[in-house]
Amino acid sequence: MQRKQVRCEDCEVNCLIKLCNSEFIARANDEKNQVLYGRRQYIFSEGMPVMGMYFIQSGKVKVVSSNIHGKQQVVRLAATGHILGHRGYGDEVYPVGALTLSDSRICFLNNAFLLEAFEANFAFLYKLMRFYSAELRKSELRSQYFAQMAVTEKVVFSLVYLYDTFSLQPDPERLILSREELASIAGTNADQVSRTLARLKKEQFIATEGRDIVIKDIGALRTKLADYLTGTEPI
Amino acid sequence: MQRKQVRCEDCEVNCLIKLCNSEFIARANDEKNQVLYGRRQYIFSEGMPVMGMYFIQSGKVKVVSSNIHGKQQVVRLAATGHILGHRGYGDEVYPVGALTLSDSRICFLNNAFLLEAFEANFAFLYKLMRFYSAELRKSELRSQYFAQMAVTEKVVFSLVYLYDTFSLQPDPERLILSREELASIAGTNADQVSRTLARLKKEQFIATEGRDIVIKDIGALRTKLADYLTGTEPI
DNA sequence: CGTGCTTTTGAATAGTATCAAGGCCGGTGG
DNA sequence: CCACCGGCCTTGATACTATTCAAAAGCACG
Repeated sequence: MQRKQVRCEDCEVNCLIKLCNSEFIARANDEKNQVLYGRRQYIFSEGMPVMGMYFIQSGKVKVVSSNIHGKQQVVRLAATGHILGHRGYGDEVYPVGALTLSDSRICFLNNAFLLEAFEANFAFLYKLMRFYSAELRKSELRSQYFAQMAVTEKVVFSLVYLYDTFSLQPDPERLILSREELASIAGTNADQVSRTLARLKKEQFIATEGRDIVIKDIGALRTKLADYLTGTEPI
Repeated sequence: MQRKQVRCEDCEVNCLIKLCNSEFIARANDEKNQVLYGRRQYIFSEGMPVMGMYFIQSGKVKVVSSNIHGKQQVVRLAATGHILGHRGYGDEVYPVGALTLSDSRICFLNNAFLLEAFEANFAFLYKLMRFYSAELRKSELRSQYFAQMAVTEKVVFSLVYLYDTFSLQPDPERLILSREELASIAGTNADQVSRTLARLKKEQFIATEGRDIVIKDIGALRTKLADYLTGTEPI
């Protein structure tokens, strides 16, 4: 445990907690556990008991689950202002793990506090319910689309998803995931990702610097997806 | 509008509304609009303004969206006790449509009433939030799996999904969807569904009677999916 | 400047979509 | 009750796409 470095009162992030009344914001500040993580560190792991929720103050995070064949799948990406571990809220243990992709500052609030906050702050709970409702609808539509996309479209979709999720981070157009990780987002294998990237590079939509991918023309990538996109408002 | 036939006080369905206090259950009974639909009738359509939520008192319903190529996609199936149109709650208009697969009794509650009920009944709103949270997690995991499944697995998955969703309905093992509709759930085309069904029939897992599909060995189908299954608790 | 890893690329293979033709089913009208 | 018609279902052939495997090249780290 370490000294708190950003007080809720001073925090500039569009955080869900700010929907609570001032009493609860003050309590959140006292009761939260704020931790600074380095790159590639676990925030929580699959199978760990669920103790509360995580709020990303800054940084990039990936949520993963190991699939049938033991391979690690990227379920979701998250960044500043998003919440984390909430999908397990109400479960015994986390069905997924979360680890940082860059230095990140993460605030934790335990279940007991959250339950009190929900009960006392209608706006907070109502917003969370509506957030889930919207995310669920998007997730369902997206998975329908995904099942019908060809590999190229799925890879392009993943690139746009990455770009959008990290658009408020420094260097949003530079992607730092491995081909394997990209493949697990796109639902294919590293070979196909590599082939697709080569084609996109030839078309000048992206460039590579070392192993990093640099997005050169996000508009053109979006055009390739056309009507598939329904937009995402991640929290 | 028609005469109310099932009063909330007498209703046996495990309905979310029952998490409200007795005052609100009584009000729900007064304010709800209960309609009996025949087979293949629209409850609401894509683009219609969202006025509230629907609760299925009895019957089978499919939720659809027209995709890129104008083809109708099945997004979700629902039956007795499930809620409907809630994924659009907070939206301007429905992003999907819903229509009955069998005679169905549907209760409607408008947004104004729901908002009051949320505010006055913590348990109701809290349960709804947790329901969405759980569904979202499942949806995300499922879409990851789906992206990696072969056609056969996807069709089997769809059959099991249908069976589970309608397990409490009369004749749950008799499926009444067309090959086209099955294909849209499985994310493939009618030809492939037909091939897969032929193979499953040869293996004695299913049978066909006319155009209906009859599930003969749900256990064997589940086994084929093995670890893909995460369970569904639809509401 | 190796060593071990990731990435890239080619070739073979397997799987899937598409197209087309024929059969089956269910509804309609004689 | 039967014949007919239109739509749905089935199934084969074909073309295309994706996966797998293997080998070589590239990158990062000591």
